Amino acid sequence: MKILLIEDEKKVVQSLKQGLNEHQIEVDFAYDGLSGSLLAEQNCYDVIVSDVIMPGLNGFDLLLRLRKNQIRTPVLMLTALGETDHKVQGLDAGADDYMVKPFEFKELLSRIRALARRSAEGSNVSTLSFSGMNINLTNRECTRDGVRIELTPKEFLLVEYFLRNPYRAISKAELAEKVWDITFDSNSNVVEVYINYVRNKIDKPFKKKLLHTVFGAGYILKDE
Amino acid sequence: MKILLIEDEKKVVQSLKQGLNEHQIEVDFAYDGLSGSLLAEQNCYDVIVSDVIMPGLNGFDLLLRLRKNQIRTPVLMLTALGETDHKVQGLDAGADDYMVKPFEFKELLSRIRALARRSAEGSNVSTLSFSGMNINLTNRECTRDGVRIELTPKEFLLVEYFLRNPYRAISKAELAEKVWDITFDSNSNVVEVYINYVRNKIDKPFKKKLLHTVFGAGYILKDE
DNA sequence: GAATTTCCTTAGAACTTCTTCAAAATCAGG
DNA sequence: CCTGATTTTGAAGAAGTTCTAAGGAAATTC
Repeated sequence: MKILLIEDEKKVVQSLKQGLNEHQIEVDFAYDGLSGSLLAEQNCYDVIVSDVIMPGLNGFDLLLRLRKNQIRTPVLMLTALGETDHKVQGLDAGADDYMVKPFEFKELLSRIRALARRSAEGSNVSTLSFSGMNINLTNRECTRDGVRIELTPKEFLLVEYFLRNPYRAISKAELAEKVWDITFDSNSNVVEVYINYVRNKIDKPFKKKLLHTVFGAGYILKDE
Repeated sequence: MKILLIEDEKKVVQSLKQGLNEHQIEVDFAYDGLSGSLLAEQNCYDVIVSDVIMPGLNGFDLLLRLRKNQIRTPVLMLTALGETDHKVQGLDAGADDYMVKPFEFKELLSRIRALARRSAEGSNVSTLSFSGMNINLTNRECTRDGVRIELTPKEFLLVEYFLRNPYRAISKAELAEKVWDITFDSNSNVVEVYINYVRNKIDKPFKKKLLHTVFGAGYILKDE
């Protein structure tokens, strides 16, 4: 497998390249959007990983240019903390996945593999699933047992976070940080309220509940 | 590394066990599917190696049962020559790899290692175990001999502390400090009360007691 | 073997955390 | 800048957890 990494911080590039190499993934790289897009047009990569903020051509422009040139290689966007709006923008522009920095290397690896697998299988839609429930990152649709469920943007992000972390108790602080991008202050109950919204849509109408409370520790997505 | 080997031919079990031991791999084993699945539910193995054809529960049923019980230990299926359909069936049922008998010992070894490596980097479930008792720090579940036990947050912390310090007498002062984060004042009997709660849940329903009193010195987690 | 200390057990009071509702604030599109 | 959708806040009530306090049991000491 061979990927293209576009990122202006040279230290980051070096360490990611080394880490990926150790897992049998070849890495080409570029330090700015323009050279990145040229490489992407001349080579055939399994996945492109690109920063959003870069000198010259930024991540979104890069993406638009690639798609305009009929290059449909899956793109994983890297956005810094505090730029969560970029998630939505990026996916709208046609990114297949995104990650918020700082991230765990392990997670990057598994997302790269997921994207490569999907595009190898022929389907170029990015979806996450769990026990009959699906969300489509490309068109932002959500279904459970085939039934269409409408989610608002925040609800979607929350559901997405759970689907990416099934069978793991997730604290409210973590949700506040990862989904809302705020440092959790215990006076706010946004998280609780949204858990309630999401439950009303994805659990209430169905027999099997998926989103469970772990008292004192947060919430967990699991069947059983 | 510790694996579970399920196979009804005792000679095969013995020779594989010996060979694996020589390569620093601990081996638990069972001669039929049912005992195998019980062992798998009560312990935490890196890999499970299972024959397909067995008395009672066969390899596929075993696999289905494990997955239903949220046990995602990678499974390597052994199928005899002339049963190639089993490959497909096995992989469909959720096996992670298979081998056709007869095979080279060297190959088995390398596949076991590959599975262990893959699952180690993919999932970050951390569990602590002691004598048939397990707690999973990721989903905050606790089991003993496969039986699910519900613990409140404080109980969980207490149990966790004992599992991290088995075979050591731990004073009440230490527990107060490490679990409750308070400087122990001898008028309070919280620790005693919680020891009682925990014993009711993890020891009372079982024959073998694990949490013992060391008079004048605290408590100790040990079997025997 | 009585007194003393340490440990066990229980119930419920005090406290925290979770759920839910409704209203206020914010945002986005016409 | 009006409107409807979305997000956030606040507050009340329910559910679940933690701790205190007190009486009884067990071990130890004298």
